[in-house]
Amino acid sequence: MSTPLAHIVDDDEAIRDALTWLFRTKEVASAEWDSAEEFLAAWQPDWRGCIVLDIRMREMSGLECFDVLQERGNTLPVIFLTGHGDVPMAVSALKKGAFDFLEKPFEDNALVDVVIRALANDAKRQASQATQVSVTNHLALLTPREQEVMNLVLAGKFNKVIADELNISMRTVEVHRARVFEKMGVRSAVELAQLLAPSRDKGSGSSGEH
Amino acid sequence: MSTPLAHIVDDDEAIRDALTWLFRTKEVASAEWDSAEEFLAAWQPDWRGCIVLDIRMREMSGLECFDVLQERGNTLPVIFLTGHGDVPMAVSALKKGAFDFLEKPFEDNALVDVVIRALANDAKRQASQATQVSVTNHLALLTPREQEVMNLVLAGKFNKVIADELNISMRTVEVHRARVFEKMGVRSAVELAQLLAPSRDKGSGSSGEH
DNA sequence: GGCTCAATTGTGGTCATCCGCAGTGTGGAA
DNA sequence: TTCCACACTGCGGATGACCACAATTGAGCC
Repeated sequence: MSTPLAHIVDDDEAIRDALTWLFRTKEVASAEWDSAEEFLAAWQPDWRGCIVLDIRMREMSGLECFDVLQERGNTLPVIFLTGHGDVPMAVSALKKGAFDFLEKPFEDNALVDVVIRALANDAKRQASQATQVSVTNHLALLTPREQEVMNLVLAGKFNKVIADELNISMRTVEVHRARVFEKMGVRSAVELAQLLAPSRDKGSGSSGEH
Repeated sequence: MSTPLAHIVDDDEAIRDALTWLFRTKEVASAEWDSAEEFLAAWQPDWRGCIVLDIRMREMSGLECFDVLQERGNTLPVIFLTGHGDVPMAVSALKKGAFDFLEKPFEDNALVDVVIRALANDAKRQASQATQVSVTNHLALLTPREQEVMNLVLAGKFNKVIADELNISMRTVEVHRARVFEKMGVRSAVELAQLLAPSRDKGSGSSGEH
């Protein structure tokens, strides 16, 4: 598990140093990358924190870097910095999920505020996703038959009906049911339903709404 | 129930007419408003569709109008049009929840595409919220005591325990419990938990994440 | 061939839920 | 005052859920 870092991606060393210094004075841990390529090569999906991304860089631009990150399933908030951004660029970036878009020159405090909000945002997202992952792991412990029974239990059916649908005895259903509760760490069907309710999507898996 | 309309809010009659004509050729129903004030005076929370909002107008600006709408709980997607927008303005609008931000001059087709996406977006949001509203309405039918019992049932507690906590008899709990199921249109605690799971927020009620 | 694990089933009993029947008390609306 | 919604209660029975004890079968593994 990595500590949350504000990743500064900029090919201008003077700016990187200034930002690093700025963040350090505000007690925000940061890391420096002098190109999008270098950053992308190092990037890991389990990194925490946020990304401060300059748009104009010598090789790959910040926008291209952002696209690659999104394809790879990045969840870190991305804050764009730009010297001469135009409106369509900013709109496009935000609609694609960027966290913020700042034009130079910006106030130091403004950037720090945004970064701190981004870090908080990521921490919250991370926390809410942790329980989700835990649930998925527990779910993986269930045998196929147990999952089958669990789904029917969650459909609100009686053991008798479940037994009938699966062509097994009621007693067997009871055993599976008990094992499901045990493995999932709950004590009743109600708790199970609440545990699984937020993670039960049957629709499309697309993330953006634009 | 109102039909979905693209509300054009602009004090320039020539532009309104052009947009109305444009939308009509694309079979998008629209309405015209020649000032933010007039639109706000007419606005109703149950309107469906989207809002095409010019930023620079004689009296109240589009941005101010947007703020008022957000305060009133507007859910319609808002598409900003502007002649000379700057990046901070666009970023601020989008972060506050605007659907899109277009600079003039824009392609007719680009605007129509955005409007159509906005209409689809609203329709989807509307549909998913309809069931939510239904649940809330059913919830409102419950007497205070019934809601109390329901919450304890959802906490996975036995009737016996609930009776104890409320200092009433088990039989009374059973009666309330049965009424809850009846009024909510479910047949078991599991169904109730699933029905209410997505709408159970205990945290802050803020809408934006920025 | 033993070993483990998943899946299966039965018996008998305890506890919880659900429900009909029957009744009391209170406060507000007609 | 009469009527009604709400909350409350007891009894007894039917049904469902849960559990300890006990056991069989088949698949995969050392």
